[in-house]
Amino acid sequence: MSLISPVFPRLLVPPGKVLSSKNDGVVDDIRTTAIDLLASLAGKLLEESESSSTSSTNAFVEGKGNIIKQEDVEDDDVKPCESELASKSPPSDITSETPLEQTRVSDCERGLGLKPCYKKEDCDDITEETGVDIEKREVKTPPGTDGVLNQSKLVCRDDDENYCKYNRFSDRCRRFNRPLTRVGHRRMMTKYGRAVPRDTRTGYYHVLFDASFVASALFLNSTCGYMCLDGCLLYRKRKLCNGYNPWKHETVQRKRRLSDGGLSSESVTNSPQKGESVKLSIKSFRIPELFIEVPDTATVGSLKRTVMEAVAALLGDGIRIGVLVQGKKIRDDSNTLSQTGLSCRENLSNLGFTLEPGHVPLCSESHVISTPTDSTNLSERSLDSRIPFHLQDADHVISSENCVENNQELVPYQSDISADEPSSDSRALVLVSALEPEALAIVPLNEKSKRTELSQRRTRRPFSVTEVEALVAAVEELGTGRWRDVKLRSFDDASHRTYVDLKDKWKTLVHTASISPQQRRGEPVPQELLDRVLAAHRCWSQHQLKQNGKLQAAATMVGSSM
DNA sequence: CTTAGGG
DNA sequence: CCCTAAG
Repeated sequence: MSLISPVFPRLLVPPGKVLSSKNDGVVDDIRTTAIDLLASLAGKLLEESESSSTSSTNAFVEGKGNIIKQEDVEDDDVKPCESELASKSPPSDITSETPLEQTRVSDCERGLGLKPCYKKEDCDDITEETGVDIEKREVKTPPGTDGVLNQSKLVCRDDDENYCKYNRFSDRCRRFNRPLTRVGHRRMMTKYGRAVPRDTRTGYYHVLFDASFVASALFLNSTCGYMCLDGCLLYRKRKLCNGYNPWKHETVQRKRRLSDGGLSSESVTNSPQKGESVKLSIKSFRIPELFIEVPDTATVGSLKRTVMEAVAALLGDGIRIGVLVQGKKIRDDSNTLSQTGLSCRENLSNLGFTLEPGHVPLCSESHVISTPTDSTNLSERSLDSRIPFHLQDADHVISSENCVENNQELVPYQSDISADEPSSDSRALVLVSALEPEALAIVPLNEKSKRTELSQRRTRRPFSVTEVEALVAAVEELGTGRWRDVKLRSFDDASHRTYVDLKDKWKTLVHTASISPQQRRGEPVPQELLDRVLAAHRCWSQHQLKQNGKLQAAATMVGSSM
């Protein structure tokens, strides 16, 4: 048995010793063996990285201080209803156009059946808005989903590439500085906008840590289980807890995806005892992604250390092995394999394994991960880390890939896992259903990550119904020309949705709503929503016309009077 | 940086 | 989603 990875030293264990083939001992053996190896590895890594892992500064704290200091009053987003409150010290930048705004608001909101709100809410803790809120349309979260809609704000902890660069920051600030208003937040964004680009393609050193740990290769049957563990979460949470300072490294420049290295395996034949021996091979462990931040001035050596720390943090928290049969997790360790239905080849093809966080990070910070999902999307489940227990279920499932024929080399799946389809997007703590074997089928060898070289196009992420709902609600209120505001209002926490994305989505929504249902593709959007889309679209475009007309009229007036 | 619009 | 022009 060997452990090989591009990053880690090769660990070899005499094949004969590794696993006994007692039916009821196989799983345990796999577990202990793997864990032992990984544990020793972790120990080594921790040891090696000890000296370099304590260098975090408190720049983050400093950053926070700045933010607080700068939290002076700043007029911010002007919402329709706000302009209706002209008497109440209207935001400066809207003052001059208040009449227009009023008209616009009234028209459109009437058209949309939205009532302006005249009362000032105590928004201290409820919303980070500017304190005046129009009555918000209740946004319902589909039953059974974990999508969180906070007011009309979509709280999206959907893990994504931006999480580390943006959400983490805002998370902390928000949690610890509750009173921070959106103003402060905006400041933060502004302040750090450059240092921490929101665009996924230019943000962080994004190390796709495809280190393929070849954990073991046993038995003849060649049933391959891919083990995936979300290292990212552990890493992040840990760092968060430890006061890791993401802002220490400010000049993050480029995202790098390091693809996995080699992969190999060795076969081990076991002497059967009574019953039939179970033979399977676990091809690799995969850590989907680790997010790492380093300044572009960092040395290669420090990059290495950073990666090391990340891995150490990941492994240092301990790992457990889960066993899946036909996609269902087998929790009862006492049953024999045959009792579990694993005795013949066919059965084994249904076997899979998972790497799971060994223990829950101490960090109690809530909602590090909560993914708004649609109830129909089985491939995603959100987890509420407030209930740490859930972490155990947050394992990355892997597919029980059946490499059917003996020791056949793993099929290089179109495994650009992070490539195109959402189902193949390996995200932190997003559980990929084992029913979708190819979902996380990892790429062994040859499959050089295409994305490494080709364009770094972002992975496609279809909007969920929940998101569409939030978008529609926001546009109803804000109109179709204020995407930045829409973003801030309803997708502030969904860092992977840029305002351009929202604008584009709206564009397609309008189109979708305009075509016949038969021509629509993808996850169906409730007709009710599409109706609202059209209504809002009409309303706001009409308003735009009016406004233009008025402006023109005003312009001619001015012109003629001169 | 934001918007708007074509690709 | 991407890219770009324009403000």
